[in-house]
Amino acid sequence: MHDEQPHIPEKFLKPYNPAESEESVYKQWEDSGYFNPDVCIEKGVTDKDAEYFSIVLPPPNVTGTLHLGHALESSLQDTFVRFNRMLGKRTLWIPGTDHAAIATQSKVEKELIKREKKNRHDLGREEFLIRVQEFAQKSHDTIVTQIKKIGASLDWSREAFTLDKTRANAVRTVFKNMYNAGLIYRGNRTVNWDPKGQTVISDDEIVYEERTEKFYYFKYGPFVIGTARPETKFSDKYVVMHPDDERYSKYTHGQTIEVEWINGPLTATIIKDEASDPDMGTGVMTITPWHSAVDFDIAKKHGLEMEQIIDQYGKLLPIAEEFAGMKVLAAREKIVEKLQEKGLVEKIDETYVHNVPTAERSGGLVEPQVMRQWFIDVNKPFTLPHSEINGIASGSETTLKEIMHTTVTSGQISVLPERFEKTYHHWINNLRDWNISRQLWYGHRIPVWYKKGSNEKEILVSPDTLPDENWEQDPDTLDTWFSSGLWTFSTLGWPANTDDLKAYHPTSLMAPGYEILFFWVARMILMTGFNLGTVPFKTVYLHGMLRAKDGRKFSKSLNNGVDPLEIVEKYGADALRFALVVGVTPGNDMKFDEAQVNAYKKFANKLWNITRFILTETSGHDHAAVPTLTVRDKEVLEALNETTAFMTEHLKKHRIDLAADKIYQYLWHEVADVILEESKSLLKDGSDIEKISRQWMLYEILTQSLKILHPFMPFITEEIWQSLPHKESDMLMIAQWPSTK
RNA sequence: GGGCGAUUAGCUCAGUUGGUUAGAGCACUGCAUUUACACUGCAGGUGUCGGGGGUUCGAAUCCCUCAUCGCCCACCA
Repeated sequence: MHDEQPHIPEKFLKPYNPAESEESVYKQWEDSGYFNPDVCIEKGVTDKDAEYFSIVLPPPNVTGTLHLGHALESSLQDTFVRFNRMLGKRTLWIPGTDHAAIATQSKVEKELIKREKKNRHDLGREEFLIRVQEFAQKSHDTIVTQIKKIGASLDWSREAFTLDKTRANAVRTVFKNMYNAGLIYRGNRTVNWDPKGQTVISDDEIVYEERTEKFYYFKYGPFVIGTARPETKFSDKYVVMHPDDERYSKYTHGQTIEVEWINGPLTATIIKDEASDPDMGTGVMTITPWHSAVDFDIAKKHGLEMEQIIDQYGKLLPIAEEFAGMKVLAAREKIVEKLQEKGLVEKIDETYVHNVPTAERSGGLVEPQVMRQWFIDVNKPFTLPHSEINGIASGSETTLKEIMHTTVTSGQISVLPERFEKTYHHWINNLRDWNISRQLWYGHRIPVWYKKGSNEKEILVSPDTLPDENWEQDPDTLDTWFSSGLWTFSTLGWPANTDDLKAYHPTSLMAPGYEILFFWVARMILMTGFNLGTVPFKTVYLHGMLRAKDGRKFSKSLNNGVDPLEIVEKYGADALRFALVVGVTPGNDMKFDEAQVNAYKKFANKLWNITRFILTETSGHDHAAVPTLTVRDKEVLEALNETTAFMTEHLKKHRIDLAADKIYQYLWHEVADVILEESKSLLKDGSDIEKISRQWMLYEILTQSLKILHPFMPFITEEIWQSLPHKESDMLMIAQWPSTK
């Protein structure tokens, strides 16, 4: 008899349980090989001449585990990737991790001190590196597991690591090319020395900390000078004033005067220079070229002497006489005491608020030092032999700064949101030569060898390994951003001219957080411009930061971190993805609220039950035969297509949040609340024509909705898809995005 | 010191080029129902759209100004 319950898969009779299906669904995807575009072409899923869509995953640091911010980033990218794959594009998303030299090394060092009370020197370079690699491997494995849990459709067969062999080759090749072009040089310049981490760091690795300190005014001969750092002042023997400052017109440039100073009398020389601001304090300053970049420039300009006052451990050198060997801050008070005794203190401002430079990773107080380090010259003109950059012709002369500016101003790279272009250009304008050497052990060793006994005069720059025993490699390593700057093309096999490189570069989209615009995005543009004469990506989507519900940052010290896996377990990956993506707009921070995730878990269940209803009501119907649709069903079809069109449009415009909200509204409040409700009576009491029309329509709604929801909620949609009696493909992930004419 | 962003319902946020009675989710209140779905349905309500001024037939939207919060940049000796 026909009164029996129609047969639908049993799982639909109970609520949707993500834990039961997510793992097996991901495994099916992986086993299918469809994450790899080559497989898609091979199996006829993708046309080999199809337009490409490529993303390289911003490589997470191998410093531990991923947090919710990474989940946001993965969800965001995966949604775009799945959308484009369904559009029929040759779609490649490359996974990888970053060795993150300084971050990883300092993490391991801290652990080492804590657990074994040893520092890296106790272990020695070789042993220490083994420890770091072990740690990195463990982090890597955790990270990969986490990324898979989110459902990211990455092509794992192409996985890369910034410190693996292929990437090392790319790094050395770039170094050599830039060295030969004269852009990489070794020189004595003011650098940021971190006495705690015992390495130099770049300007971008400095975090300014606001502190209230004392500001001192000292009598210096006939002048009064101000300083917050008396401990640097021992050998200040140049007095600088503006040439047009009438107060000091009686002094002439080069004139010497005798002054009584910290450790006795001193011959000071008058320097007239525009660098001195007449409106600042007394308009007179003394300079400490060794420990200040500005002072260094003045000294260089006038050919003045420079002396080091503070050593690499932050202690005063013998030049400080009785204060020698003292730590900087301890010496400060004592020096002021002495000056007070000598009657040289004019006044002390007790509440001077200023920004103190500290090292991002170690927290050490950064001391400017003149040191011999490796740099990339960002202003030096060079010839770009081959250029695909709009506005820079092949064979023409350009600079790295120009490349960074032009690629963005020409629109070849579009930045989302656009407002970040302004800060980007501003940063470039103020950019100084990039200090790329680090006194760290973990990282790419600088590919430079010095001939033993040659006093470092004979240099060999080579992408290969050690030539012979007569040569010694530079002990330093490269800034971690040097290798990540190559990421879009090193992951594709460069410097070899691989098929991948030809097929997928420039990449289509890059989706990092805005906080690494300078660190990374700008460096990728620089590196790609120089090495390939093109751009690394066409669009940069800068997502905002994910914050805790109270608006504060997620951080270790606040102990308010949320483990993405816990959330996945509790609500399912789809719910988490949806919650993250529905609130994300380019450049704006968002707050994470677990209640939202729960709401989307309910949404997943709603879909589950919509499916149950539709499968029950359409049991046995043949979807291939399109019936004559009723007027009402034509309307319903129209609304479905409108929804699809809206989503297509907004996904193309990167308004993922609006697209997500749309499908939510549609499925819940239109399909479930209206269409399903009216179907109940219609399917019971309607005419055969009405019934057949509606059955066809319901099934159509289900299949099309699954498709357009799939990029957002890949697991449940795939799970349902595979239970459908009629479907165009075995897997939803390779089904065709519905077209709406 | 320079720059940027935010300010819309109790909370989290949409609101596309200025155009009807300003929208969602969560939370809340009332009612209903054993139903495709209790991970449910229906109903309900609150907004001087941060303040002030201006442009306009019309402003949450454009301009000016102020305020609060947040972020980024910077070599005040």
